[in-house]
Amino acid sequence: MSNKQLLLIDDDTELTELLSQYLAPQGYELDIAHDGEAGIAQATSGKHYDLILLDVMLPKLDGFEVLKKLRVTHLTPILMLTAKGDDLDKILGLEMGADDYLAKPFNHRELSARIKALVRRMSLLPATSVQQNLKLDDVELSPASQQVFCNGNLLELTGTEYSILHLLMLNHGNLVSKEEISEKVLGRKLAPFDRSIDMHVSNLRKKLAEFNSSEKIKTHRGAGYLYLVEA
Amino acid sequence: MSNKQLLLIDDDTELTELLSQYLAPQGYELDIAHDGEAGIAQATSGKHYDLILLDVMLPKLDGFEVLKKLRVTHLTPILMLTAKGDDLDKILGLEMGADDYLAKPFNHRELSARIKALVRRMSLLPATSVQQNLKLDDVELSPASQQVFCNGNLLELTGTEYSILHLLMLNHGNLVSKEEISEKVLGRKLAPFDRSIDMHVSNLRKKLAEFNSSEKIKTHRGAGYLYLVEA
DNA sequence: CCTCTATTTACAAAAGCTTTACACTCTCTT
DNA sequence: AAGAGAGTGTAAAGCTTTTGTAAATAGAGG
Repeated sequence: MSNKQLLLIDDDTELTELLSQYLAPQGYELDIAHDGEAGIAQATSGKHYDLILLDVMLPKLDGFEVLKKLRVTHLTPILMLTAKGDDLDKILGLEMGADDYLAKPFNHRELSARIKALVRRMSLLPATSVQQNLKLDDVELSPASQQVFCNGNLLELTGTEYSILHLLMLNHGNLVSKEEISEKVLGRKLAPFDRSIDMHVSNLRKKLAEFNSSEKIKTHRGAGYLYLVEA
Repeated sequence: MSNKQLLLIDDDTELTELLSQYLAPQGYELDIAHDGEAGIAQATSGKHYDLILLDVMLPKLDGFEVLKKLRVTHLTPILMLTAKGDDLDKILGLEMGADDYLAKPFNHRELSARIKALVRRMSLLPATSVQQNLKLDDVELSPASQQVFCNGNLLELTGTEYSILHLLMLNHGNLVSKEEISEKVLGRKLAPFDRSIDMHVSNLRKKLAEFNSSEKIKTHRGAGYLYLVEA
């Protein structure tokens, strides 16, 4: 699995630099915002963050304000950092929706351990499959399970066959060149005399034909393949 | 919402008494164990706990030992308490799987805020991931007691087998890659030529097959495993 | 030392991808 | 209109990678 994405919102450039270097080798990628507004902008930019590290003392918008605004729309775990060791601050932050609270100056290893604990806990969430099924006429393809159904029958496709069908169905009504198929599905440039794609398409047609009368994949000689949809 | 169930493992009767009275009006029901062994017994009794408060200094079995044992089988959030304010202790506890760590003497309101934050965060996870039983066709998995029944027969699964089955069942109908299994269940990146997962799946299938005719775990060559549910 | 698990090793088997071979088709050329 | 040449369909063979699983090994816990 890929690295964990963190967002650090803190105006202390020395600290952000330090943490960035400290956390990188542990498998974290750190984005940095130096004030509250920039922090919110980044957090709501659409990029997914596994965890947000939020300083309390911030220019423009303080940490509590940022926390309050973010919590309206985002459930990303938030670990707050503060210069003050004030208990009331901690309590307030946690009550307002922060997941953890660490007072500066902190032991780097403790921060790292707390980040790890939070990310670990969150990773228990089942991988949300936001991908929805792709259905054209009587063929339905499910990216989540990598299964394809034709008139309700499960097709036993290989990985490559599935990928080619997926690509063609995504581009239904449009011509897809062999070059494109080769690069996107097989991950290599199409070489002269390479017949692999032809073979996969042939097998795919054979399997589709078991449960389907009409020919879905049309050949455009010298150009590529086309997935047909009924008018 | 009904009251939250907490388990407090601490030998200081004065403190347990005090906390019990302090937390009750806030909607928490507190069970108490006064030593490590009793704590484990209670935690694994089958009763569901939303959170476990665990002291480090304990008779019979210290807090770290209890943590280690519980984490083999249970994902219940654990907040550790310690008399020592030692950073290393905190780090160790968090690395070993605790979710939070608070040094004694603590501000009661901070404890309450941290409990609240953890419970709040856990309630965002799908209930099935840590508490509710998960039943798919003739296989039923109980997270609280760590048991799996197949057509009413108890399966003798190892911890790892249980975790893999749990992960697959949580994601039933979705492909789960070996990388994900390795990271979530074994806690390490999948190395090339690592056959551990294959072995666990193989054993799991063998045990499931004892009481079950249909194959539940389908291999998607080069992609991962898929837990099947009947249409 | 014994037991229970997890991991590694080793090898067989299976599955999938590519290549080969040849028939066929389309298009362009003469 | 026939022939040449390139592109395509597909069966079959060959090769590689991945998987299943038994057995050996390593390790933790008692």
